Amino acid sequence: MLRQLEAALKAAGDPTRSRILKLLEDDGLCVCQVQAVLHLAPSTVSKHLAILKAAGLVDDRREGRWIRYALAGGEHNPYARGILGLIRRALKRDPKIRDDRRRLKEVLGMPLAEVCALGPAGKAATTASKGPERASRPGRPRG
Amino acid sequence: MLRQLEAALKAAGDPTRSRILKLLEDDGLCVCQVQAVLHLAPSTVSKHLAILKAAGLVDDRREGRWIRYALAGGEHNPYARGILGLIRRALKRDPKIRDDRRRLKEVLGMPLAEVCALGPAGKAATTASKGPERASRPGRPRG
DNA sequence: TCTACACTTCGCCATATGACGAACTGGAGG
DNA sequence: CCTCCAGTTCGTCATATGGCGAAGTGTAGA
Repeated sequence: MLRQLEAALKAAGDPTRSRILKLLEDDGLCVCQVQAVLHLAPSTVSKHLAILKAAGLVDDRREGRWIRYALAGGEHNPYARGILGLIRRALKRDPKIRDDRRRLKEVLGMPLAEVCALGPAGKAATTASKGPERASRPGRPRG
Repeated sequence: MLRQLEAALKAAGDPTRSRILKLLEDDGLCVCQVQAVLHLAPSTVSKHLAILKAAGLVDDRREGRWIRYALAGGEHNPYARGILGLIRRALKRDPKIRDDRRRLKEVLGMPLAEVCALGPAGKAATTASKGPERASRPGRPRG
């Protein structure tokens, strides 16, 4: 019990991970989308998501060749709902979170394949650069 | 904002500190009382309380020669109330927390001066050993 | 079966954290 | 002024954490 609470609070207590949780509020995202918003190495994002998953704050689900991460319903950790609720209510006006949200909008406007090709620093551009081509899959992985 | 949330979650996310927060639920305590319950060095307890204070989860107040720590009202950190509420609801059945509560009861039954003389390992005894003598101050620091 | 690629795991590094004992601080009381 | 002592601060240590790139895994598709 103490262990579960500790895991959940520690998971949410890292600034990168609370940013991720905020990104996931509206919709599930795959690793490369998170990566494109946060400008971090894929291994780093993957690790953070694994920590969030281990803490029961996030669920993952394979979807084609992507894996979609989404906020958990609280089945695996009794404290998840409380903490996620707290995070949801928090940081609404935080400048960094607002920036993330803006970048997320741009990312959601691009085809997934293109997002994944961006690399950790978002090299291609802030807005979509390759323009016309649409991925064979829908823009984002949805059930 | 992100910083405050991070501070509060990290402060509460350490198992020793969440134990301390649980100890403070009913009443304010001084360092040596916490020390007596947790069996930790005074410097360690002091540091943890300083972290909790910096995170806005705890207030301190000089009271005679002791300093009384108590849960904060949330004036210094907008996320304090939420997190403290979460902690309060949590861990009610946790065995370690129950143990702490039991030890706390014993400690509250002893005169403060005796508690402070116990040392980090609670050398004197589990129950009060010196018996009769009562401290000049009340058993615990109260307003 | 082979390639492509989204993601994970591993090894490494720099920094942060939690524990302790020793030394310091400052209020209470002689 | 001096002593006592609860509490803090400092220095040190072992371990945990967060970041990266390189290598490994497993699925989709040619």
